[in-house]
Amino acid sequence: MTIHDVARSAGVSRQTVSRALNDKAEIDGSTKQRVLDAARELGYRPSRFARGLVRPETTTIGLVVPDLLNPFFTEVASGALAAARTRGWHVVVHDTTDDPEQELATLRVIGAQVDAVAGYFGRSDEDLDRLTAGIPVVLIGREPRTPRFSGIRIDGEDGVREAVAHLVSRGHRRIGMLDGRPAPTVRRQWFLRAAAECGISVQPGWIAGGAQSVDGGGAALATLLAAHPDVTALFAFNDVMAIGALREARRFGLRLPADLAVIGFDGLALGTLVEPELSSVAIDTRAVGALAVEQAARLVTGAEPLGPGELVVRARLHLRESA
Amino acid sequence: MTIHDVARSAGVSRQTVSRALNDKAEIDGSTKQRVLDAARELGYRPSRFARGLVRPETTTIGLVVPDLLNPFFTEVASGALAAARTRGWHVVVHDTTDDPEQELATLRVIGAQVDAVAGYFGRSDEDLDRLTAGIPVVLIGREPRTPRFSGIRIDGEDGVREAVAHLVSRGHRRIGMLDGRPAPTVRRQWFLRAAAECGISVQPGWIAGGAQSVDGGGAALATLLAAHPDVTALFAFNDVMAIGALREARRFGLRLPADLAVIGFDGLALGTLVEPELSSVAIDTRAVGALAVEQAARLVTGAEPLGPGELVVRARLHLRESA
DNA sequence: GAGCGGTCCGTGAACGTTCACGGGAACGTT
DNA sequence: AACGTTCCCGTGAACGTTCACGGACCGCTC
Repeated sequence: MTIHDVARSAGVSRQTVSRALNDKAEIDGSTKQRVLDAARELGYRPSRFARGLVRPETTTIGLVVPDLLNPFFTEVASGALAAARTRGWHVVVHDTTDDPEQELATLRVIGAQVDAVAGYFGRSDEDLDRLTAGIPVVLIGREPRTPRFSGIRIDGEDGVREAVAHLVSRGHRRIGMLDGRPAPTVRRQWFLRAAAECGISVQPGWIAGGAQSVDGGGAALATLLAAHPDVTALFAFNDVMAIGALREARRFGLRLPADLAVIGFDGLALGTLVEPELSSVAIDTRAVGALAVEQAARLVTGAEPLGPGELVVRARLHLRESA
Repeated sequence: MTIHDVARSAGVSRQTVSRALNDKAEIDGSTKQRVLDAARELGYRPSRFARGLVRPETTTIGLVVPDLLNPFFTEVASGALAAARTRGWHVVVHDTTDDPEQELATLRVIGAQVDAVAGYFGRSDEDLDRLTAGIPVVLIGREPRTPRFSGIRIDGEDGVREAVAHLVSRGHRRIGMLDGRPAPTVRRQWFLRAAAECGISVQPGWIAGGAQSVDGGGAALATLLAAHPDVTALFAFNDVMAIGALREARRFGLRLPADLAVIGFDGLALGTLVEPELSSVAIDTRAVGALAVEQAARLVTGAEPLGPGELVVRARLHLRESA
C-alpha cells in the first residue's frame, strides 16, 4: 500500500497525494478532499522510512535500563524524556530485566533504530563497541574504557562523607552497610573511607551484600542483624534497599530511628512516602538522564562534547526522619 | 557520509561495503577488514531509514503517558515494554507532563515515527483522529467513540463493591471518598452504587475531589476531615492519592487503620512499602500495558483485533493492613 | 585446452517518499 | 492577438541501502 496506489485510486499523481497529505499549497480543495478520502478508504499510511530518507532526520535516542519498575531508573528515564522533549527528539526505552540475554537482544536490534544509545549495560566495552556499530554510546554510572564512549559519573564521595559524619555526630559508633552486591562496590569504598576519616572502625561483618531491590535490602538487613544486633546505624547502597531495610527493621520490632538510623543513597521521591521518611545521600536523578541525553545530542550532531568534568552528578546529604 | 564514501575510500563498491558491515559471505577477509577500517575512519554509520526502506520493517509503537513518574503509569509502561519485547518490537515512550500543549506536540511528531500509538490522551476523539493520520490508536482507560479506535476498559465495579462491602462488614457506616477530579468520575459512580447496594448512605460532603497525586490526596483528605471528622473509612480514587491520605492522616495524629480505614485503587507495588500497607482495589496494571500493545499489534499486522469483551481488565480487592 | 565449480566482487534495480522544475489552463492586461 | 500571472498538477531525480544477477578470476579435472 504505497502513495502510488492512493494516487491511482484518486486519479492523480504521487505529488498531488503528497500535497494533500502534508497540507501543502498548490492543490485544489476538492481534489485534496478526494485524495484524503481515497487514502482513508485504502487504509494508507506513509512509510516513515521513505519519509525519513528524504526529510530532515528526526533524531531518536535509545535508553536502556535494567528495570523500569525500579524507581531510580524511572526517575532517570523521566529526566531523559524531558531533555529529549525540549529538543523535539524521541526516546525509545528498553528494559533488559537485568538479563544479559535481553541486553544482547536489545543491542542487536537497537542499532538500526536509533542515532545514539545511553543507559546501563552489563556487557564489556568491547562487546558494546562491536554491537553498537559506530553509533554514539553514553554509559551511565560506569566509566568507559573506550574513548569512543562517554560516561556519566556519579560522585557520591562527599555526600557519603556527610552522611557518615552526621551519624557519628549523633553518637553512632557501630555503623553497618548494606551493599548492592556481594563484591565490594565503589559506594562501599566511599563508606569505608568516610568511616576511617571520622575515626570509627567498621568490622567486616557489619557489611552485608544483597540484591538491589526492596526485598534484597530487607534480606540483607536480616542477615546483618542476626549476626550483629548491636549495629545502631546503617548506610544502604541505595534508597530501594534502604526502604526494604526499614520495613524489615519494623518487623523486627525496632523503633526507627531510635534503635536503628538509616541513610540511603539516590534521594528518590519515594523516600518521602515511607515511614519514617528516608534520609538519603541524594543525587539529582533526573539530571542523570538529562545529562546522558545532552551528551548523546552533542555526539550525534557533532557539536563539542561535554568533557569528563562536566559529566558528573554529585551527591549531597538530604536529612529527613530516618537518621 | 554515505556507504558510497566508504566504498570510494576503501576502493571497493557499495555492495562490498554492505557485505562487510553486515557480516555477510562472499567477501575476502582482508578486504572486509579494509572496509571496516575505512568505515571507522570516516565515522560512517548507516542510515536507518534507507535500511528500513529495503529490509523487513521493524514495528515501533508509541506509548503516551501523562506522567511517567506516577507509579501507575510506570507499571503500565513496564507491561507494554515487556509485551513489545516478546515480539521484538520497539516502544517509544512520550511523557506529556499532563499538558495539552505537550500532548499536541507529541501527537504531531509521533505519527512519522511509529506504526501505532497507545496511551492516555486528553484530547477529543476528533482531534486524535485528525492528528494520528491513519495509524491505529489504542486508548487506555477511556471509551473510544470512533470505530477507528480501540479502548482498554478498566472495570472496577465488582472490586469497588467488594471494598465497600468489606468496610461495611467491619462496622463502618460513614465512608468517605477522595475523588480524582472535582467532577464526578466513573469510580465515584461505582462507589456510590456499591454503597447503596450495601445499604449505607453517603453524604455529599464526604466526597472530596483532588489532584491525582500524593499531595493531592493529602490535601483532599485535609479538607474532608476539616468538614467531617466523623468519617471512619475512606475509598480513594487511586493508590497514589490513598498514600497521600495515609501520610496526611498520620500528621493529623490518627491511628491507622483504627481511626481511619483506607482502601485505594490500582493495587500498585508501592502500596506494600508504606505503613500501614495499603489495601486496594487492584488491577493488573502491567496487563493493561500489555493488552494495549497486543491490540496495537493486531491492528498493525491486520490480524483479527480483540473485541471489546477481551479488552477489559477487572479489579479485585486486595486486603492488606490499611483496612 | 576445454569445461567446471568455487570464490570474490560489481552493476542495475528497487524500496516509498519529497523536492525542484516544468507545463497546461484560465484569466486578465496591454 | 500577444503576453504575463496565477493556479493546479505531473515528471524526473534524489535520498541511502539491500537484493538479484552476472561476470571475472583461479584452480582443478578429464
